[in-house]
Amino acid sequence: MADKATIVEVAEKAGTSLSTVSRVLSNSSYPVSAETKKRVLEAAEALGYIPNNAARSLRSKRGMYIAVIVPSLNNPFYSSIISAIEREVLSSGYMMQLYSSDNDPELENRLLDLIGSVQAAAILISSINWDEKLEKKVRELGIPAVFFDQIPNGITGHFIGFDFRKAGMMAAEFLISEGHRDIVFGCGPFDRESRKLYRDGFSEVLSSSSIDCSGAVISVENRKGMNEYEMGIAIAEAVLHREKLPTAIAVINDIAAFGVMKRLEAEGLNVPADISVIGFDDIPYGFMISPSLTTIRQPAAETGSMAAKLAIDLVNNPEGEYSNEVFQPVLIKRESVRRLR
Amino acid sequence: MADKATIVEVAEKAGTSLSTVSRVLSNSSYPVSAETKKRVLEAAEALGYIPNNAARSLRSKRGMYIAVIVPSLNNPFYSSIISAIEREVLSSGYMMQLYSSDNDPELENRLLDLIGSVQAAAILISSINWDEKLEKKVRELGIPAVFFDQIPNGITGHFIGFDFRKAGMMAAEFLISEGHRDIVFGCGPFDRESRKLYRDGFSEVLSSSSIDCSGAVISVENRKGMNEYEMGIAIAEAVLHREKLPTAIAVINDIAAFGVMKRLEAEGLNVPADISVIGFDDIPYGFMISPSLTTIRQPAAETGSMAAKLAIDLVNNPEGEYSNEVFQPVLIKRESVRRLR
DNA sequence: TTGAAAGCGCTAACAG
DNA sequence: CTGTTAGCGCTTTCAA
Repeated sequence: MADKATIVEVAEKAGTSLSTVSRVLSNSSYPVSAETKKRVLEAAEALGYIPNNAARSLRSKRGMYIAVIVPSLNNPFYSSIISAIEREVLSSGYMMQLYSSDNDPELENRLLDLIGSVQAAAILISSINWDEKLEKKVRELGIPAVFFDQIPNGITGHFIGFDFRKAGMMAAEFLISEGHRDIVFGCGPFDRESRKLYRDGFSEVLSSSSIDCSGAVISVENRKGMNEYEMGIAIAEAVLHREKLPTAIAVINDIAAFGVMKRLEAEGLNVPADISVIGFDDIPYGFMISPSLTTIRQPAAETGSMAAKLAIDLVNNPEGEYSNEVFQPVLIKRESVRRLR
Repeated sequence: MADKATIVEVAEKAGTSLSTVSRVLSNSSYPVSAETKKRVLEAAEALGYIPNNAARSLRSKRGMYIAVIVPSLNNPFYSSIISAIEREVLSSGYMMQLYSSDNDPELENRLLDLIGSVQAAAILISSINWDEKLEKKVRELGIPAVFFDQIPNGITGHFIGFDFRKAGMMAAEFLISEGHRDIVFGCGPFDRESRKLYRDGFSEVLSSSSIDCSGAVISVENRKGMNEYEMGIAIAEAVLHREKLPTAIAVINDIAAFGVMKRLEAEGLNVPADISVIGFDDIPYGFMISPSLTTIRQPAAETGSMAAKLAIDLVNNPEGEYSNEVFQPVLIKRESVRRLR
């Protein structure tokens, strides 16, 4: 086919000037007579005109991309977030660029450079490695940033967060209300604020219920390349090594909870008859497995769309106070926790 | 901070010309003396220079984006593919733009326009709606396209596919070899080539084993907004309505298989003691559930990286024959299928 | 309401 | 090996 049509050809065909065409085609608020507008639109249609986004961005110094960085693309929790972000981004006329960081600070740094080079309109990021260095980097990029999911301690910036502490409290309270006294919280390394907060909430409730906290927190180390499921296996094994089994385990996320259940079962233990398990996140697979997983819901879709909305607001209105929203946990009762006695 | 540095400033600081700077910074193969190169690199570093991708693309008429369209972002099968694509794309210096189509032809059409406007270097697409109209559209975009996963019938183009027919045969053969004679294939509407192929392979094996095929294929209709899991529920219900239960069900995908198992179980049936289930795809959750899911593996990660590699090759070498690769199914034996007698 | 003209930052001839 | 120059396609003053 012939070379792609540009506004020059559209202008010729419509019998008007470049500027007018640009004003029509870029939906500028600039006044153009209805009749001219119609001619331009028709000409564009007839030529199969497609705007050149690079030229637009270059000239207007305003990219149409929203960049998103998540730790993993394979975690359904992030899939839900990404899906919600995509919907929001697209409906606002932007496009989504997606990156996964594996929580690797060096990769995050490189990705930020990459994102800077495309003059993204905004950046959405979930990172556990946030520090002054990365913060400075983002600031230098001059691109509005919104943090979500993981909220680094002492962060100054826009963020869409979650009350992790409350989630930990809720898990502990529920287990206690179901008659459990010998409870364990199983987790990976406390290398991120969210886990510390959950643990603190969990421990606090145990303490204030006069339950012995010693040994109530199990933190398995993150062996190279270990995924969430394997982390769950490791947690279960740590639990199995104790002289006396707890009656319930709260696990840091649903996938790890799957690992815990699988490993327990391999040991001949029945969930929830012999031991109860409560997860965290509420991924869709939680109700597909048997027994279905009792868990604490963290609203992924809501987080994603809220973060995207905020980011898009920021594009048009970069000044102003830092805004933030903190979602509250919701207890999802299913089958993996049993009422004692 | 000051405005972002451009190559003009870098050139000044390095005491050389624009072109030289460009040649160094764009990794051109053009010869530049080692010493000059070093000066340029240092100047760029010192100024925190970040290339402007829009200007690059505009001038070189060559975008650095690889656009990807998948039906859904929430299906772990596609998550695996996307993850593999991202890795490949990034390591080749490109960036990934991700879109989900929900298999909606109109949306696909709009997305293609969007992708055309960014002069993407290549486009990767999984679509069940491929026809002359969309084919023409992609061709007009002038962007190399690679199809993956779903292979529309009679497609002419590059594609990374899968032997769905063989998968259906493999499922049937395995079930038969385990002593099953009363077998059902549960599926959604036959609105895509892949499902028809699986069914044909499945039926063929049944026929040639002199097994009664009548009623061996159950196709539930796709009620508005129904997801894979719900489709599985519907399949199970259709099976339960029969006067006599089959001894095994082959399901069109793993998530639907989860739905089938859940619904069967709700009826007091035990998998695999009372009835066997074999899935298709091999998503990671298959081995996390109980009983773990016997399934036919479709290599998601391999498909993704192969498709991405092909696309990137195409960018540098757009001419030449249409290339295609067809992956073979692999049987993954786990616990959900029982040997009869 | 319309048009002419000036570049956005960069790469790719072309000339030295 | 290095530098000069001409735009890529578009938006945006500025002037009419």
